[in-house]
Amino acid sequence: MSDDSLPQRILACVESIPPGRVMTYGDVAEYIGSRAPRMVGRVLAADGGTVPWHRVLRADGSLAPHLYTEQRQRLLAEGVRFRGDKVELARFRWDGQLPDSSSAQSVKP
DNA sequence: ATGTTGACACCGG
DNA sequence: TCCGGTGCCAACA
Repeated sequence: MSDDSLPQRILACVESIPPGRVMTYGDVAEYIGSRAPRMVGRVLAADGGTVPWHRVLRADGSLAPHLYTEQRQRLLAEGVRFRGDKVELARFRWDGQLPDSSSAQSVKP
């Protein structure tokens, strides 16, 4: 199939992120085998409306300036915790594998 | 073909 | 801990 395009893989990866979990641009880029985290944002800006783009954020847990308000709102609705203006990546960062309760704390308020 | 931009990441002070 | 500058890759004019 022709879904091996970079944009398509990015969308597939972001779409595979379960609710309550977040992924950084760099992780998504690395997941698809690309070295351009900026490319991820560009694709989301193009067809992000078809994927849970709000589950993608920066490596330091902060959100983009223009998306901060809306993205924060959506993440809070998903159950993601915030530490000031940044997300607790240590607990909600999804590496592409199912969270193991033997090593990760999963979602525990 | 070249230069500039960008929903970023990493390092140093 | 926070702030600034630099580097990487791909797309766009």
